[in-house]
Amino acid sequence: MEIAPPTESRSRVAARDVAQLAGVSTATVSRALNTPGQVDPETLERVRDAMDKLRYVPHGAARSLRSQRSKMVGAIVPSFDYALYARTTSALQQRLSENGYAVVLAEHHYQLDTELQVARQLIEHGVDAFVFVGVDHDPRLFSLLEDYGRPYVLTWGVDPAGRHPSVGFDNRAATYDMARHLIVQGHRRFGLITASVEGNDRARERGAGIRAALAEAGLELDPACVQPARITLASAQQAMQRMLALPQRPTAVMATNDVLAVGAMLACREAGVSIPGEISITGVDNTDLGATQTPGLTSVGTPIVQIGRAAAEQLIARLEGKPFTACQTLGFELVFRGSSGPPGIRA
Amino acid sequence: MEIAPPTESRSRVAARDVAQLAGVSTATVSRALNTPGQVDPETLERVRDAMDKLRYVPHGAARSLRSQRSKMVGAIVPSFDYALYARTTSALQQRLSENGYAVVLAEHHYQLDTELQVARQLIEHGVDAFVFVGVDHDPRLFSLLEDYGRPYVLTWGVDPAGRHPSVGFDNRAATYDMARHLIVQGHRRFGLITASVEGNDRARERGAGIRAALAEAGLELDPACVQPARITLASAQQAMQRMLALPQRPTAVMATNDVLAVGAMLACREAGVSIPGEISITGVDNTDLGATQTPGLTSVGTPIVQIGRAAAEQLIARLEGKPFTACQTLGFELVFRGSSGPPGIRA
DNA sequence: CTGTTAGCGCTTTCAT
DNA sequence: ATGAAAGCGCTAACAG
Repeated sequence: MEIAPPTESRSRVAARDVAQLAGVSTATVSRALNTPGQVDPETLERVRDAMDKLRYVPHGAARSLRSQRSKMVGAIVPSFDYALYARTTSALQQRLSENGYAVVLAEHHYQLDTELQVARQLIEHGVDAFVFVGVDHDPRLFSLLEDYGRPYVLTWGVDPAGRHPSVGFDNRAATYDMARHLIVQGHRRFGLITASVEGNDRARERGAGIRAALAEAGLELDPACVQPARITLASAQQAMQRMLALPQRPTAVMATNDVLAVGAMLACREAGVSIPGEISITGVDNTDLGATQTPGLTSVGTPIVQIGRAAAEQLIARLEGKPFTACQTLGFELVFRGSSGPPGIRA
Repeated sequence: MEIAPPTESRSRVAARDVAQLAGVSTATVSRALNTPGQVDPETLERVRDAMDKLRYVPHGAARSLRSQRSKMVGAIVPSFDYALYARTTSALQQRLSENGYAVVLAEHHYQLDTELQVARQLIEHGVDAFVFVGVDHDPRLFSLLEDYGRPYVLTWGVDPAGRHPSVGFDNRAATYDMARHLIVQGHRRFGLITASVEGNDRARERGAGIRAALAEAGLELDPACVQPARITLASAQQAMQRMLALPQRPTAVMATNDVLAVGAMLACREAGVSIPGEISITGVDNTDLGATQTPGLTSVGTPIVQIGRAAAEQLIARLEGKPFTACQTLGFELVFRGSSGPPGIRA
């Protein structure tokens, strides 16, 4: 008769089994895992051997229940279809994973009420903390987080009042700077292709930046030259088609992100409108999608990866009770390519 | 003196509190949540009122511990930088979320041993089931899943032996068909830009499809015309530069995915090589990145979203003990655009 | 239809 | 440095 191998037992191997094999109590097994410094080196080795032999994997739910922390962080993003948030989440995930945290992912598809509901689901699933995109949220979201004592970081923007921890950049300044540049180049008539601003502070701020720069130069954005679009190439393409049908076309069209800008480029290409000869086009985010167009898309490079990393670091620090900077403002940079230039060089 | 509002209690509201307020036992609270049909309608309403009033959110860890299911599914993908997996995961997440499941996300960056380690982490975090990308995995991964009784689905490929549940399409056939098409168009000298095939069955199968079609036509792939690249534009661009430096350039360059193909286009653009005049280029996945290039990239449209949906549906069915189809083979389609054409039309 | 009771696997005092 | 024992919040058996 052999000693029963772990494979024959029908139930999961638990700390009890490890303890038995190592000839210690479950308390010691727990300590070996969580505070190995408090365990005699020899004992520790015995326990570790037993763990390996039994291929012990601790039971997270039991640990969470007892210790009140799950080592899971919820990331709620608008959508993964736009590559941006996927890349930020990737950076976030990497940093968190290195520290033993898992990322629970959810999307809200630009519906703030869905976001609230989804956050509730994730609390139920036990996440310790949250990462959200943007500063616009349902007030009930913040009460929920408060009630359940869940730390969170807002990303991709900076909370103007500084009431919420945030990691992002100044979306308004980004487009302001770009618009300034175009104005200096001589553009006077502007168009804007924008994502719906409802619950989307990034789009709102980016639009505001453009308007601010124009106002400063004594210019205005003709309402007919402001075309809303969903964040898809097709929708932006249609928006641009409407703009091209205008009696007086703008000479510069700014989009609130690269997908919209590329959609606009498609419409121009199709209509035989030369870029930048007849119309300059700019985006935001400096994605590969824009950079590889012909001509390359002028855009604002945003700190896509840094946001994810910084958010992860802040949450880790907070969850471990270490000091942290609640509001971080990162930089951006204008990236000029062939899609923009001085107006009126009708090629 | 008022009755203490929920806000003043320092600890989380639990089923006990709801039970007390509704004048029932915690068992009834649990039933109201999980099997409302077994509860008297009047009682049910009282319980639900109490839940709303106290804004009760059940404690997932406690539930998992007791019921042995966490309603979490782990999704382990190679990387989120390539938009593909983000979109599949998005579809997966949506379907799972509708059914009360949360998605725990992880990346392995094309390292099979990292994948194993990460899977262990997720088991520890308590996920009920897994979604993996591809059919190549560390054998120990499968033992681990077996040991812990975790169902899983492989995606983006079909397990040739049918030993593992999978949802995908025939990667080899996809490039085989495309290569056939190019051969029929008159191409004889081919180039291949491929991702590392180590642990990447998609790349391997896609390469095999091309070789098979060539062999069938009595052609061969010159080793000098096979250029490996990491899945980034820059790396593919370099690979194409090497190919362009060859004494005898291929007339058709196939890439194992769209990112690599677009990188190749960049190199051609830079070198003043006309597409498709001097060289035809094709990709796989039919992404926006490829579709929006000038000329548009000829590619193979893969069932990106359907894979995610089908994987979610299979896992839900399995976890709920319903019947399911273990191996699903989805379709693909060739999408022809301006980047490919008959050889030798030196523009 | 509802309450009582036991216990999921772990961590954490409190002893020693 | 280690063990004994309690209990995190919930669900599942069993009674009634």
